[in-house]
Amino acid sequence: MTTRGGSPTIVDVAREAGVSIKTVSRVLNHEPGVHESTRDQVLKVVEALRYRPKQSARSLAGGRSFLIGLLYYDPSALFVGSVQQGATLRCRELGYHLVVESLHNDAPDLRQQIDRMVMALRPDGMILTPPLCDNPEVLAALRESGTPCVLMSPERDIRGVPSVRMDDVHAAEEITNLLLSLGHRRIAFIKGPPDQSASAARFEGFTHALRSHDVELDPELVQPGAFTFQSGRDAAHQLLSRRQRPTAVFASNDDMALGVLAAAQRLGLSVPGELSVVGFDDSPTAALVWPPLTTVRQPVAEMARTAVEMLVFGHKADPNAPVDETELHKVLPHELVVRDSSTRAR
Amino acid sequence: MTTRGGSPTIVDVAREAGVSIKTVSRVLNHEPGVHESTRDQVLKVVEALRYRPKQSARSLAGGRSFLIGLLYYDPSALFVGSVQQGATLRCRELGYHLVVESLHNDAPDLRQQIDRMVMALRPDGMILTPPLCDNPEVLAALRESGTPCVLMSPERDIRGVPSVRMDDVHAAEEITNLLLSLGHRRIAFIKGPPDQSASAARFEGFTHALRSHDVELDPELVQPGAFTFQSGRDAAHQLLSRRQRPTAVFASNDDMALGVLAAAQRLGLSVPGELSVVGFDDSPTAALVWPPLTTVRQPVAEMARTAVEMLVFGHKADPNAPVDETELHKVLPHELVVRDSSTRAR
DNA sequence: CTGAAAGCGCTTACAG
DNA sequence: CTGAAAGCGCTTACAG
Repeated sequence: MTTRGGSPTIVDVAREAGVSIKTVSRVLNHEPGVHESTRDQVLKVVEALRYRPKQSARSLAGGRSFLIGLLYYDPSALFVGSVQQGATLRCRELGYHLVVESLHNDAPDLRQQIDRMVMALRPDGMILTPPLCDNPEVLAALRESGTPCVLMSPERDIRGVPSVRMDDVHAAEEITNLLLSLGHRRIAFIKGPPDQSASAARFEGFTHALRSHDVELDPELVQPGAFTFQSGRDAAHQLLSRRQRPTAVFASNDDMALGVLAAAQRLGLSVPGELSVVGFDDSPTAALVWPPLTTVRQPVAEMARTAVEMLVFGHKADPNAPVDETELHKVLPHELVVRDSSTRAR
Repeated sequence: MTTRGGSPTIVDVAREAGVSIKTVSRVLNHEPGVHESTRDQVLKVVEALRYRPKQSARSLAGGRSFLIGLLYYDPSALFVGSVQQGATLRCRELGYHLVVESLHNDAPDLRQQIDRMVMALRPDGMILTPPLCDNPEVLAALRESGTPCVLMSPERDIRGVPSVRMDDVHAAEEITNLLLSLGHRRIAFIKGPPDQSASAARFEGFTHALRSHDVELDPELVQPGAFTFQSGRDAAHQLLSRRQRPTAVFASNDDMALGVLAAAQRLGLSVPGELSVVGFDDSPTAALVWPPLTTVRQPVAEMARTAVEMLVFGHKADPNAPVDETELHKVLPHELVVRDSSTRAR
């Protein structure tokens, strides 16, 4: 026996391997300057004893917690689920762990809640999802505590603060181009809520595509929306009861596109026969409804993986090195998902 | 200044308050036997210095990590989202933090993944969601590591292992009773997949309700399903094309009920006019579709809160005290959510 | 390439 | 009711 009860410690490994604990520590942390035979011997003992360094001891001595925090607001959002999925997997690969905290964006004690978590856990980094990543109070609390952050799809980038996002403008342009290439000219657009920057970005992509194809935008075909099923259905009712109906609708997210589908069905309009419908997000239901929805897939899990990497590898070099702002704000490629809800205009 | 840079430690507080660090520790851990004036003085200094004990130090010295682990499999499941929401809030209230880990139920290195997390973090407890809570390998790994667990809605309870659930049989019985009280007699049932115990439980509640109302069960009205939209639609197509249609359908989860709604719409059957439809789960879309779905709400967040409490307060008394099995397996009250998809039979 | 010492910031016995 | 000492299990300088 190498230890009286309990799990093995670094001392057990050192004794068994006939080296000092410092050498064991070196091997475990992949530090250079250890003879290969020594390293092998240590690793063999580590394996035999099933030794794993204790996070609390490493953290206390080394100042790194191997913890990444994920702050989020809306628990029902699929976005958060995907973020978490990507982040938790990448963390595991890198020997980190993910601590999650659900906050209210407008809680009076938001500041305190963040402080408590940061002071107690000392996470090595924090991932912020919308709308928390756009909340000045949250950002200030984290900055003051010196906790590195990565913002996921923030409204706008902040100088010096790392972020990951996709290109909403481009994606919206692409999906509009798809409709245009299918011969659609009367294309309606259902906007998102004005307080989300994605709304404006997607609309910009839409208008840009129209313009570059010399298609004039009919203001009557642009409807406000709120990124909800309900608002999509309502907007569609407006659009589809016009004397001159659109041949296609671009709902700027999937929930609204599903609302459009429901409205069309209720009005007896066949999709895509009489109306093409496209969405944005590639929500799980987008593939399940009838007809399956043409949409844009956000690389959310990949964005989260990238966020973890930025936090883990971020400040490796000297902190006074000039930061490259382009390296700080990553844009990940999206994907056009073409399904049955879009077809050639007749 | 009480400290050269960095954040304040227990030593700073002790010095400032004119007591020993042991006394500060006592106050912070709500230990009895501290004079009120001393306590007040310490708390005042704690407040002034904005002192928060460091988790890694507490963990290393005290053997408690103040971390609760949440192991889950399906990231898209709304269930997990609600679990997390409830757990993270209750953890905060109790001074704990939630570490999440997404696992594959059939990963070859599942065992290792769990061991690594447990050995590194030493969480004070672990919450397991389906299907992981029914995986013998997972349970064995955790038992051997001595990590207390709470199972959320496991297939079946295990002696000595705490669990939280709702009463599926009862809930299914209640919602069937609702249909019966509305005058329905030809009630169809769409089952869940046989490998999930909830499937059998809900069917049992259904048949029990029929029997106690002396309504004979027509085997033709029972269809298999897979808890998916698709399977619900398919089953409904079968059921609704019979020469003698049912007047109501009980789909044993909401996703399938949505499929029934879609099938009815396609067949030109009005719901609830010509067909009542009820589901189970109260998924977010259940309230958004037309007509809004009558269903059963699982108290998922509450179940998670209870799970956290069981872990935090669980082993307070001496561990050799006789465990009360009834106390170990909690059943939380569900809620019948009556909306517009169910109405009187005509 | 390797190690002995000090220390991270708390809690756990143990005294008084 | 309060405190001095030891120790949890690692890593960080610092030597050699």
